[in-house]
Amino acid sequence: MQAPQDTKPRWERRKDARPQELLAAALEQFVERGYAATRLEDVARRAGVSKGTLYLYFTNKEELFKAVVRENIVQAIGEAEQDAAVFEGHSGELLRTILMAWWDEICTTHLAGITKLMLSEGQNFPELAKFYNEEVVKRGSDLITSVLVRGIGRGEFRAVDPAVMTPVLIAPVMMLMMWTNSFMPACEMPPIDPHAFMDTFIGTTLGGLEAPAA
Amino acid sequence: MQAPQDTKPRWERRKDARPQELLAAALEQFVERGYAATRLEDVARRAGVSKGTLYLYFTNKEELFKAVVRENIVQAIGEAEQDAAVFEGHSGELLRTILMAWWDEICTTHLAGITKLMLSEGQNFPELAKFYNEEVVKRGSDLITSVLVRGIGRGEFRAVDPAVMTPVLIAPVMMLMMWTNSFMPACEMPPIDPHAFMDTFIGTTLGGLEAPAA
Amino acid sequence: MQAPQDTKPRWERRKDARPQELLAAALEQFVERGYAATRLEDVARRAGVSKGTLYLYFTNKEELFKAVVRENIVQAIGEAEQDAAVFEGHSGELLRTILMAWWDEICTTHLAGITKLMLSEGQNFPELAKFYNEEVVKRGSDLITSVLVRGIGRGEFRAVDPAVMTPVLIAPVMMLMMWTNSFMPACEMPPIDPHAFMDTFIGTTLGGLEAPAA
Amino acid sequence: MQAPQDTKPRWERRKDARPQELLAAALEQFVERGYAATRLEDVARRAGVSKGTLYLYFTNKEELFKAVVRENIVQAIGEAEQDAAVFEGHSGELLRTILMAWWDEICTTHLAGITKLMLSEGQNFPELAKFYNEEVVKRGSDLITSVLVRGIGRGEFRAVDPAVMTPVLIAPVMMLMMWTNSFMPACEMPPIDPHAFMDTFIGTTLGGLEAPAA
DNA sequence: TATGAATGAGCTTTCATTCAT
DNA sequence: CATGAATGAAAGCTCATTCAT
Repeated sequence: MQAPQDTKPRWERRKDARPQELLAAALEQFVERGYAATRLEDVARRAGVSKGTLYLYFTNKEELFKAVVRENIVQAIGEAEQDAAVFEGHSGELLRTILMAWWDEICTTHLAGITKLMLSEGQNFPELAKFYNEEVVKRGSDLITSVLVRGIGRGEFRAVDPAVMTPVLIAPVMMLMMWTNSFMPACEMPPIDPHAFMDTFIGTTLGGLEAPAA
Repeated sequence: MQAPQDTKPRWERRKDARPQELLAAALEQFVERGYAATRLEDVARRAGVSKGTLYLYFTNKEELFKAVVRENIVQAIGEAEQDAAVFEGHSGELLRTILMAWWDEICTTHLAGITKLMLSEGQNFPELAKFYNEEVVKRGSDLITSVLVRGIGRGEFRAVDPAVMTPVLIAPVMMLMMWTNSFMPACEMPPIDPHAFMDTFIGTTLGGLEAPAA
Repeated sequence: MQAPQDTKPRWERRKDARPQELLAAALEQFVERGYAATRLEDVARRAGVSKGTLYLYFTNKEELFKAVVRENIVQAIGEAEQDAAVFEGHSGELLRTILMAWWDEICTTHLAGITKLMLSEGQNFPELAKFYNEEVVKRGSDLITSVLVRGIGRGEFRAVDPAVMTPVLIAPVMMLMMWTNSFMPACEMPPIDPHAFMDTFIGTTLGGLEAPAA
Repeated sequence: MQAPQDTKPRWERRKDARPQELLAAALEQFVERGYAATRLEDVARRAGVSKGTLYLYFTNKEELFKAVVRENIVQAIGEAEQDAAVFEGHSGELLRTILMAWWDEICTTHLAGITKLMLSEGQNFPELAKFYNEEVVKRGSDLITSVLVRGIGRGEFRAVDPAVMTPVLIAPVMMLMMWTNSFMPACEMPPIDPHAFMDTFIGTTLGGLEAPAA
């Protein structure tokens, strides 16, 4: 019994794969050079296609960038939302899972560079900033908030104000992202052990959150 | 009783002030838009002069940027170096003074934006990165290191390795700078009280540094 | 009976011809206006393309100029070098051939204007002057010198000093080039019959060069 | 017996001398760099004045150039015209005198560079070319022609056509001017001994011109 | 008169975007 | 689908010219 899941001829599979290759090339280039400094010609060369081909798949530079974000970060948030929706255990465990997944899937990959990029250049591209806020920042925050509400509702967390608590949970991870992705050449940043950092951070925070045993 | 100290004609006073006005305008524009995205025409308009006028005072965009850094950050470091050289008290007090001055003079002003800018765009402008590292990062680090060495030599600090300790002292301030200066419009960053942060940070660190009372 | 030798689509043929068209337009413009006064926009318009198109084929103005020189003068010198290398007859005949080819291929065409241009503006563009001296002046002189050496070695020429004789051979042709190409509008230069001039010059010089019949 | 002709106070004399200093500086700069490439700022610096001062004396760059030509070349032609008008000897002697003065006063000085400049850049500045042709080329030619007419009328020259003979007399001197003033850096032009050249040229030409002794 | 700061048109060069093939 | 030649708006920089002092 072979694996029949991909019955398309090879060239059609390639056709389907093309956008992914373009997005991967774009991601790398955006992260390396920033949004404004990224030339579409470089993205194209990196993907091994011509400049014009990019425009077959993406309306313009801005849409290309949005697609990169959607295909990666937004999708990851979507999965986290799914996971959270069906999760049945303790809210603390859910929170730990979400934060760790965030770290593993975003922060340790090129995608962290996108966050840095939005922080750096967001002001110059309001349309992108708006998009990023709505699709990433807001959805991510809402997810965290919803877990807090769930935990409080189930008596697993103390009755903190979720609107205040959410940024407290987000901030350290963002800092860690910046830290591991922002460096000038030769600018010796002190090394941070990300795993230790995340462990400590999550442990401490959850400890502070948990409702006292009745 | 008039104040006759400025006997120059109004026109000449303006001429002397011109470079400062240009630098101020440039600083604001660079911080708002970043290095690459700053158009010299906008700097000029902001200063109320024409594009060509900028070139009377600065050779090119790069030199304009360097001048902004020199006139502000480098100068502040120089003053800190002076202060440190003549300081006679406890090294812990000196360290607190330097870090607090750093905060007050750089982090709370537009100048923090320059640091953010170098972190964001440094890779795209190697010449600027080199300049910044030499004139700011290295000199700043050396200053901190020298205070550590002084403290250890005088028995005021434990015998830590200054090369390791220096980035530990620098990192949190830089993070705070990024934090307070990096925001996308409408991106609700969790609020941080900078004074509380600095107090806590300095207090904790100095506590850990100080040599145990004999 | 069709002519199938060019099977490329019209569009591709155009692409291949493009650089030549640009070089031709550039040559005319450079000769008409000089190097500094030539605006790339005019070159482009003359070639029927836009400004940006030039940059698809040539890195910048300087390289465009070098390409014009290479494609025309340097190439002609190369051919003369080839001819000289395989020539088997009397050195006087070779010299006559080279000088006449110089006249026919350079002096009677727009290319003479390039020489005038280098004489006029060379001092203002040291990089171009260096290039021209190495690729044209030196190679051309060396070619003449080598023929002299050949002739002396074969006993066909008297034992003159080739280093002295070479400029004596070059000078009159350059003068003639200047003469026929340097005119202000309405500045009535006395007419010179170039063929008579070249004939007389070559005849006289060869007469003076030839070794006395043993 | 003192020389009372200059009774002005020193500063007023300076005031009168100012235009001459400016013209001298302009001449040097024009000759060194060409017309288009000459920046008025450099002329001013060379004369030790400010850029604005130039505009007190000359309407614009073009008028400055014209003034340089007028003050030097045109004036020399005027003097030659004067001399010719009162000359009483043999026309051949007059011709020799004029040509030699041309050489001594123009060709051996910076002024020869002006001729080269007009030949090189004249096409780009039609207004200047027109001026130069009317004030220099035409007047100079007319002077030579008038001497020929005089000589023929007095039976001292053969009955040549003056319109044909004039350029024959002018051409070699212009060539010599170009030759001694046009050089690319490091471009080894064959040396020409100008005095020998002029002697030979004048001698030969006069020999050919003189009417046979009856 | 003399100054030199200021101007702005004009040039080279870059790059997102289009479109004929 | 894919190409890559072509476009043209925009940005950095220069310099003849003006003008307040």
